[in-house]
Amino acid sequence: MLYSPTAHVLRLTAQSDANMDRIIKPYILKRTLDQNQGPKLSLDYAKELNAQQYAAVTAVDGPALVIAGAGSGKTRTLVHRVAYLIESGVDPSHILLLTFTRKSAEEMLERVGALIGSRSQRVCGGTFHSVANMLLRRYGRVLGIEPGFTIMDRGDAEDLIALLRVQLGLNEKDKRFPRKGTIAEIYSKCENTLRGLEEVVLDEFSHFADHLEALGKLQRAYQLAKRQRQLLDYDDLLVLLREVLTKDEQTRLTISQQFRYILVDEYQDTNRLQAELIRKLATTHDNVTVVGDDSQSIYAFRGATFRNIMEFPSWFPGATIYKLEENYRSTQPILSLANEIIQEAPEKYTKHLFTRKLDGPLPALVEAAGEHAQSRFVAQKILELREEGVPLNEIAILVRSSFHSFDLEIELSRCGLPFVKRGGIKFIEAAHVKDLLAHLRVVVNPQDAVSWHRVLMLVEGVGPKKAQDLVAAMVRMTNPYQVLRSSSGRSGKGLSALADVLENLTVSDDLSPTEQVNRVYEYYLPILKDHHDDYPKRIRDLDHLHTIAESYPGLTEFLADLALAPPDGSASEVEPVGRDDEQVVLSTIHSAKGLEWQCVFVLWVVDGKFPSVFSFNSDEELEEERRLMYVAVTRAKRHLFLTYPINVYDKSSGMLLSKPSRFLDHVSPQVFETLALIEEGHGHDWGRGYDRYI
DNA sequence: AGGTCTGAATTTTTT
DNA sequence: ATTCAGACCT
Repeated sequence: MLYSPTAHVLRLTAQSDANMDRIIKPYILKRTLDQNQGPKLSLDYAKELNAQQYAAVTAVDGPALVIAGAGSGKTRTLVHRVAYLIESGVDPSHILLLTFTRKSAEEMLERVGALIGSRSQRVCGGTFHSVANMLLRRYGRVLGIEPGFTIMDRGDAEDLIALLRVQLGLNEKDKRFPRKGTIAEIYSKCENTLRGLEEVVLDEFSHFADHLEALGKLQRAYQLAKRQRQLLDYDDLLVLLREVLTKDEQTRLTISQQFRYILVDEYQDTNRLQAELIRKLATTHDNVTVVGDDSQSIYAFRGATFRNIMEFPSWFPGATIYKLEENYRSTQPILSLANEIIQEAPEKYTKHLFTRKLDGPLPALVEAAGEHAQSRFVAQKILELREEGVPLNEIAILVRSSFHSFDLEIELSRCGLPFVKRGGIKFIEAAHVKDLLAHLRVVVNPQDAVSWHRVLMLVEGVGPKKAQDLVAAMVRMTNPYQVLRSSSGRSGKGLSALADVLENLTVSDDLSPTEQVNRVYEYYLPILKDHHDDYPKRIRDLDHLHTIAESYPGLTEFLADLALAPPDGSASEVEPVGRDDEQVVLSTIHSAKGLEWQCVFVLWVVDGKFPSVFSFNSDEELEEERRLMYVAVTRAKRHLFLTYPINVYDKSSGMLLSKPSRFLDHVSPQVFETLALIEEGHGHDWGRGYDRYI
């Protein structure tokens, strides 16, 4: 049927990397047209999938591009393809599944497991960063990278940059120098978009063009400091893996032979660097299946480009393109709006989503007199929906930026509506969590200057200068603890106490991570109480950390995992998930990617907020905002409310915002209905908030 | 000289 | 809420 009679290679096994010298002869079995004579399939793929999905799942070897519209069963297709490959005789350990988050990799593999059983466990799945981490620990030696290297998260990278900036004396200039966060952003952009510093600065940070020279100097210092200390930031994981694949022919072949089938999810959100990695990983076979939706590319700020998905066919000549256009999520009225919004985009793979769910309420565009009126509308409507039987966890409120929901959060609490917030401050980024982890890190990697600095600054009487001197001395010595003890002055006592704790952890390496967390915790607790008035809440976070540590055999694994896959949930809401775990979801649109709800509210659909004024200058950024709107709208299954407050003064631009998002300008009027909010009676007291609207 | 404290200025989205 | 510079204290 959909088979082409291309030869299909059955793998005669190659278990591990130890086999690289052994000669493995492929024996080619011709693929037959009759499925009955092929490998025994336990699943009836044709029945479980629609025709488009089936074609993509059973695609033969070679590059394939699957354009999967929103809600078209993208994950389902990917999961079935993995299952299909395994059932066709591909060794699971030869399959590499790259996803956007580690969580989605886990979920997918779990679903594969549900289809075909435990064989799925040997599939290698994860994010680009986690796979790079794994490969570098094994093959990094060819570049002088020890397997015990430390991964720096964004915060660590910023701290190191700040440190070097002071050392180079760059902060005493009269002109304003970019802050550490901005500098890290610039450097990251360079790596991820494969552009030089000058190009990036002139292009996107032209107001800092004066500092180009200084930024270059600092960048070189940063690179050097990382290499010397065995520190890798997120970008290094990818950059260095590429270097391994480029410089070491043998390793490239070994790895490419290891992963003979590569599947990539969310391809529209990959950057140039990642595209190159895939190109190199697949050098020996071109068995690459990428899945994505160019209309949902929303990570350009992080260096991603939807050009990757547009240009895939030229990177992998002969690629077959499959399109999934049947939407299983939303009703037709919602899809009609979504289709009209994206229709205006100048560049895209043309596709037209359709659904069999023809009936449903029209999406509503709601004008509110101000931010608070908007909040009251949402809260009131949610109460109504709950009355109608919509469970709270089927309701989501999406915003462009996380602070857009501040006012609403207050209103929801006031109405007694429970909610969870996704995509705020991460657990792992909380200062106290980082403090505790820093202690563990110096134990694993005594070269880790950034963590040392953090640890030392917590000791009473130690400031930037002393910390720096100590770190410099410790890196030279074989026994860092000796340095701490021999330090004189006011901080002497604190430093030797620190040395005692850390040395204990180092010497007795048979301790479990849990026990090690415990010891540091005891030492750190007084410091925590001293620094933060709200320490009881923070203690709960540390307990959480303690629990996480239980599932790890060693510190190295624990720390690496934590840097790459931060547990979600913000620091403070540790709450034992209310009586019934029904909670409204409050989320940024970015962290709502791939999710769906019965009912979705999109807040601040006002021109100037969404699209934000920052994007007005460039067409590219505006188009990104449009796609973001498309993503937001297509999260809804049945109910959709777009709300916009009017007469809002925007400080940053000095504009009065009063018009709905420009993305709705060309949408036909019959596609949505318009609601105007009217106060019950003549109530001026908005604070009360139980007035009626129509 | 170096550490600590205060006050002023700045905020999109995040693996 | 966080970062950074400058004043003030040891």
